[in-house]
This record gives sequence, C-alpha cells and structure tokens, in this order.
Amino acid sequence: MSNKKKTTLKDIANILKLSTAAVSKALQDDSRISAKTKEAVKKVAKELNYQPNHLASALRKGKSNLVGVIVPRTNSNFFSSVVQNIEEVLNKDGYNIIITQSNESYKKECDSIDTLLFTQVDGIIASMANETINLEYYEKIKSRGIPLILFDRGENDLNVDYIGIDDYASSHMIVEHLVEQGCKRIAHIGGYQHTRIFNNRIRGYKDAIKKHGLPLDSELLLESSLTQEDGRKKMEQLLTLGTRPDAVYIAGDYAALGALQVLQENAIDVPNEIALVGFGNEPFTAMVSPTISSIEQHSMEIGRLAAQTFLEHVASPDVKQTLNKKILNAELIVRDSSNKKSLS
Amino acid sequence: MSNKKKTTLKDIANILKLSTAAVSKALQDDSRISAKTKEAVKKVAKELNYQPNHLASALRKGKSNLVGVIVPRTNSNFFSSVVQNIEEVLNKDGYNIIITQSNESYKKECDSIDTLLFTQVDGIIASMANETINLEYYEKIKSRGIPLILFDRGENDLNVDYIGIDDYASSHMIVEHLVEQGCKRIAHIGGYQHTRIFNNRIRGYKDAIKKHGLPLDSELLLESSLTQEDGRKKMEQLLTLGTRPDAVYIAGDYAALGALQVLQENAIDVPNEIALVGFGNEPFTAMVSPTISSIEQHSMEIGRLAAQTFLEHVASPDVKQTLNKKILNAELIVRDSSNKKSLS
DNA sequence: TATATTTGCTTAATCGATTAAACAAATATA
DNA sequence: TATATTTGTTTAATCGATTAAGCAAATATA
Repeated sequence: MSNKKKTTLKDIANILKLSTAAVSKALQDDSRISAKTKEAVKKVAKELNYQPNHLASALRKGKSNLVGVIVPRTNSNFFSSVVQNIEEVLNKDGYNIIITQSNESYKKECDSIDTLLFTQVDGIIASMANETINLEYYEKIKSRGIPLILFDRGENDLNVDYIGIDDYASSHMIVEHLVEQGCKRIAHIGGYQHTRIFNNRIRGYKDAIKKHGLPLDSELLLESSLTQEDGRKKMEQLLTLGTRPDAVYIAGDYAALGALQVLQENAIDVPNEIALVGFGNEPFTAMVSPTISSIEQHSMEIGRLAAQTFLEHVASPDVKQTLNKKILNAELIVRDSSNKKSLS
Repeated sequence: MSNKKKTTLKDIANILKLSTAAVSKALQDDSRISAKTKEAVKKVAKELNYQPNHLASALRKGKSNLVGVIVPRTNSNFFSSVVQNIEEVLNKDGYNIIITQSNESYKKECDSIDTLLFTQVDGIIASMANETINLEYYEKIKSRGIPLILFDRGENDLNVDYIGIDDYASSHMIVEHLVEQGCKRIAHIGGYQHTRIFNNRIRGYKDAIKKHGLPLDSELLLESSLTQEDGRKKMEQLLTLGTRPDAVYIAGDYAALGALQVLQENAIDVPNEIALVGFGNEPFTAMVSPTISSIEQHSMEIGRLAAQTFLEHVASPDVKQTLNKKILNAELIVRDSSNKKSLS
C-alpha cells in the first residue's frame, strides 16, 4: 500500500554496490567522488525519492538547522509580521523555524523554552511575555551555548542581542504631536512598569510632559494590561476625574480601541474633546472610525535584523554574546483620532 | 565559561559506574531496575541538569513527538485560535507542535510540507492555502505513512480526516436571516470557486436564494480573493449595478470590512439601505461601527477535534486513513450591519 | 624505473538514546 | 540438593548520516 519504508543511504548504496560513505559524499558533491558516480547516485536517489533523515544528520553534525521563535501571541499583526520576516531570511540560509506562543504566560513561556531546547534548536529568537520577570529560563538558553536574540520585549540583564524601537523617543514624538494639536492635559495609559519597553514609554511620557511644562498629574498616568477590556476600564476611570484630560496616549492599540469605544459611548468628540494616540499600528487602527493615530514599529525590519543577528552568531560562534542593541526609529502615523486640523 | 557540553547518559553512567542502558532504563522507571539505582540515577541526572537528546531518541524510536501545523496565516483570530487549541490538546499527550504559515501561497505551502517531513514530524494538521489546487504535496504526506488531518480548507479527494463547519448550511442561515429582515435582492461576494469551502458557501447561497423565490442574478454573485482591498473593489462593482442589491453576504470578514468602508464612503445606510453579513467572526467585526454580523466557526472546537483525531490515529496506526468528516454547526452572530429592527 | 601524488573509494567510528539478548547472582520451587 | 524463576545489570546492535583514516589504483614527478 503506502511505501512506508523511507529510502536511506544504505538502499542507494546497495543498489549501486557502493558504500554509504560514498553515497553520502556523492550527494554532497565531494571533490573526491568521480563525476560518473555522483551522477549515478543522484539518479537513483531521485528514482527512489530519497529524503535525508534530518534526525540522523542533525545528531551526527550536532546541528539541527532549526531556530526557535517565541512570541507572546501570533494573532497580532506586529508579531505575525516579525515572524514572517525572520522566516524569510533564515530560510535562505537553510534554516527552518519553529514558532511557539507564550500567550503572555510565564509558565507557557518556560514550557516553550523547554520544548525548543529539547528539539535541539540551533538558536532562539524571542519576545518576552508580559508576565515574565524571572529570567532563569532564559539563562538556561544562554548556558546551553546557543545564540539568544530578543526583540521588542527584552531585558538588558540578560546581556544578549536586542532589536527594537526607541520607546523613549516614541513617547516624546507622541507628546510633541499632541502638544502641537493644542492639548494641555495629556494622560497616559501605560503597560506594566516592570516591562522594560513599557517603562521606557512611561519615562518618555513623563520627561516629555515636563519638557513642555505640562502638568504631570499622577492620576493621569495609569498602569494597564493593555487588553481591549482594560483599555475600556482605564478610560472610564479617566472620565471620572474632576478635570478630564484633553488627550490620552495609550501604549497599545487594542487598549486604545477599547478606550475609543468608551469615548464614543459617552458621546465625547474625538479628537476635539479628547485626542487619542495608540501604539503598534495594528491594521484595525486604520479601519475603525475615527481612525486611530499610532506608532509604526517596523516589524519587517525587526524580523529581518533578528534573523541576521542570529546568522552572524552562527558565522562566528567564538564571539561571546553581549548586550548589543539595535534600535530602530519608530514612526508616528497621524490619523483622525488626534488630528484636529483635518477635521475643523 | 558556559558549560557547553551537554550531559549525556554516558556521563551519568560513568559517575555511577553503570552502563548507559541501566541509566536509560532507570530514567524510564523500568521494572527491572532496582529502587536504589533509580534513585541514584535520578539524583545525578538532576545535579548534572541532564536533558535527553531528542534527536537521538527520536532517531532510535522512529518517532519525533512533533506534529506539524500548516495554516494560511497566523494573524487571523480563527487560525490563531485553532492552533492554540491544537497545541493545548497535543501537549497533554507529550507532543509538541511546529507551526508554519503558507501565506496563502502554494509554493510556500509546498516548502512547509518539505520542512515538516524533513523534521520527521509524526503527523501534519493543515488548512490549505487559497491557491492550492495541485494535491501532489499532500499526497507526499500520505505516502510517508503519517496521519494527515485537514481543517477548514480541505479537499475530499485526499481521502483523509477533515474537521470544519457546514458551509452550505451556513449560507442558508445567512440568506434566511436576510430574508427575515425584508431583503429581496441579496448579493454574494464569494471566495474562489475552486476552494471547496467557498464553493459550498456559493452553492448554499444559490440554493437558499432559489428556495425563497428570490432573483438569482449572475451580476449579484462575484468571485473574490476576500482580502479587504478586494472587498472594496467588489462592493464598488456592486454599486455600479442598475438595480443595487439591498443586502450583501460576503464570505470573509476582511472583505466585509472593505465593503463596509465603501458603503460608508458612499453614505449608504447600513443596514437599512444595504444590509451586510460577513463570515468568520473576527474580533474586529464587533469593534467597527456599525458592528458586522458574521458566522462563528467554533475555532476552539475545531482545534481540539483536529488534535484528538491525530491522537486517535497514533493510537491505532493500522487503521487506514479515509475520508472522515467531522462537521460542526456554525452560528450566526447578528449584529448591527444586518439588524434593521434594532435600529428603526 | 622508482618514488610521490592524486584520485576514488571503503572501513570503521561517531552522534546519544534505546532495546533485544545475554548473563550472573539471588531467590523460589520441586 | 537440584532445577527453575526472578532480579538487576551488562553487552552489543540499532536508528541513518557523516567523516576521519586508510588503502589500492592511477597518474605525475624525479
């Protein structure tokens, strides 16, 4: 029925009365094998539909040509796009990727790391879950001696390569933009303080507010999980304030969407009464009404750089990994939710 | 520096003056190994942070405990959710999954299949790319003798397990609903005719239209790639008709969104002038204004069933795979875009 | 012609875990 | 006491590909 027996080097060798070594070398175009032999081997290999057993060669060579990728989730455009570009670059160099999602859970992330190490990946490219504070499992990757590259959500303490945007500067851009729009009381719904990137956004927000001589009111700065639901909650909270803000900068697009919905339910004019800026440039920000201003993080470039960084490490394995940051400039996409001029 | 040498069975054996065989068996709790030995082995294994080499055991056992998953893309809520549930079920049984995306490209899909077979996966769970017509690569999976399970986008001709919703019945539900809303001229922007599920939706649409004695006008039935952009195009096309439809059923949510935007740009009242129904119940259908009615495909259940089906095959490997369909009932989520009563 | 080099292949070890088969020692049964 | 069985372990083969080392034949160099 189904030709279940996979053909091996041995099968080819038997047919041609050769050793498996000769066959192996022939398939690798070794210079010490004659042209006729190579030709014959390749012919038989094709006829028998020979597929090399990856497990065997990986075991022998101590190299699996697989790279693990860990993302918090795949159903966001940012991560999906990063992954796609990592794959594109690595495929060209003969690597394949294994994607795992942590679902923002620390436990799931640890499991993912174990799975990937278990599968003997040659390296790991990861963006950390929101929950993750304990770096023990990431140290495990390092101690395994394979390259670890972080993007977007990273940690300086790990002393590995990192690719991301300048979150601090992004906050400045946003505040600057809102000030230009005439906003005088700018709130920030930020991510978790303990996550480096969100902390940087918060710092950027604070410094930019100070720089422009605006009120840095503690009730204007909220910490959020940045889900759509929590965006709603935090916006409702802001609306209960004695003096409402006239602009809200939200560190994630999903939360921004939730916030926008609350504003609309309360018949608040966006952007004129309250302007809104999100972060991440998820496709839906351009779909909803009003469209939401947001920060483009250059996911494609991040993916490509992460992959290239891995390849560099493979090329020179003796170079010890250290903290090596590649910071990209983010871009503010101004849309209706914060563009008063275009509406008035 | 980094303890690069991974500890192997041999290391443990040397320390305890045992054979690797005894160590291997001790770790597997073999009944022929004494309690003391087991204890000693496990203690040393823990101290040395022993991690079994998956490649070696997979090679020897002829089983990798890896399952390949192929999806058209990961940045859709449907596929992301299916994948997540597949993973959940399989992890419990000691399997790990490798996700690959075809990006709706036939070539990429073939590459994915090669990668997965190369990685010696124990089975493949897939949803086919839109482009895919040639089934040669899928036959390759079958001839390899490993289980192949299809979901959502499948093909009867492959004679394997399939999990999905009843697309034909879903179309009936939608048409029925629109008729109830008083619509008399219902258009359908469908997917590619050659893709089975879209074909079924088209057949369902046609039959339901006939059943209700409505006009089955060829200009009301359009074939689309179902991207947001193409949704726009096709809706613009419908608006140029002499007699415009009073309802449009679109076989994908992204295309439905594009269509909605066109309607809004043309100041057409949705749902009263033209009602709209999408397909897939992507989260954004509940986010946009008006919210879009859509079909919920029970992604979680599909994922779970797909994984369970794989496990069943593993449990009884001698059972030959045949066409075995598990069809779930879909659910119509009525929202503002097609609910005239709630608005008037 | 004698020696050196190249060519083309084979032998055998290796990667690390698993497992069938063998075997000695301890214990049980007749 | 002699034989059978159980217990606990070792030996050795195996999975399939790779590769260092070896070797004979062909060709080149002195």
